[in-house]
Amino acid sequence: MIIDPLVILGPTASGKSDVAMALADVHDEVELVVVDAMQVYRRMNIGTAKPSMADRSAVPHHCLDLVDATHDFTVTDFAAAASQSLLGIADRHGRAVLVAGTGLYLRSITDPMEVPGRWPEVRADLEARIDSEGAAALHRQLASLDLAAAAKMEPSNARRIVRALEVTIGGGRLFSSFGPGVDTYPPIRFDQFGLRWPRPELARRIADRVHRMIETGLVAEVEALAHGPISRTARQALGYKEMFDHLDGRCSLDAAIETTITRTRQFAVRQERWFRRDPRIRWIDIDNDPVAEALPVLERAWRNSN
RNA sequence: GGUCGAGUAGCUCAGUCGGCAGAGCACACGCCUGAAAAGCGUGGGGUCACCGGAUCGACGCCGGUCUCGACCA
Repeated sequence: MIIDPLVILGPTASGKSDVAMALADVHDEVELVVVDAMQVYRRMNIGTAKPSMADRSAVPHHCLDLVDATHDFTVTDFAAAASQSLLGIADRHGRAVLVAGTGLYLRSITDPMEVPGRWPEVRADLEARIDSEGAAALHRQLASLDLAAAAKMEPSNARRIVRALEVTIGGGRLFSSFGPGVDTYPPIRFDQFGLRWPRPELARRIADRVHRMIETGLVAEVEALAHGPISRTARQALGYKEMFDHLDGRCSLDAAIETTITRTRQFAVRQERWFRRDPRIRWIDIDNDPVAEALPVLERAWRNSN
């Protein structure tokens, strides 16, 4: 029999990894599936707050270090890797616990989506037109081809408009015909728990963590990456792009640190906003100790589902 | 003590000739199916340091007070 996976989610620095490790301590069959868009890259460890090798040898971790930082990585790649991991865990009669910070990646597992293909030559043409005609013109074209898709995005959101047109023109099938979209939340067999902090407290934890990353060698890690090529998707990781700016002489180290903290805080809010739309998530309010406060709730859910 | 400069949104600062108080960032809220730690949108915020004066009308002009900075002594 397959036991429903448990999901522990929350913004960055909310302590979800600690909670997951604590749960795994109690239950030997737990295997963790990390749902994180940046921890998939090798050679990016400190800045992504990747679990330590000690934790990884104590408890099986999946979906870490999937590609080198020179490679692009997308939702589709993640969905494929994660579903393989889940199948493997089921075969071993383990129990999957998803530790999730990237909302879209999590949805690709909980609500498997049909992601349309890619048409690079169509896209290149559209991107050229964005520069010459502007996003609004392409939005009008999208509205004439696929009104439902156009209605879902701002006329100024060039990136999403290009993507929708790429699919509709290149694939010959309306972008909006690929599933209901991310704002539909049907019943699922995943038990989702969210860690929720008061904003000021989480902000403090984020600042502390960034400073700790610097103390444990983030600058050297980024310097090593900067020696070679790095993919478009990997280079935009928080803490890295700011350090690249510093290493290129565009800002002081202190400025890079402050920018990283601010942007990480904003990212955490964006994560909250994404997750709180999902009515299927049960929220655990944390105000001091994530493990002590969340573990009892998860233990109750664990017993009920067995 | 003297001279000069500054004081306007949480922060950094614009504000022309006296005529409805502005920007960027921050913050809040929302959207987004192959970049998602990415991308896009919305808007809540003001004792214009303080007191007085002239004026139909002052952030602006006049007088005074306070605070900060630079220089002089």
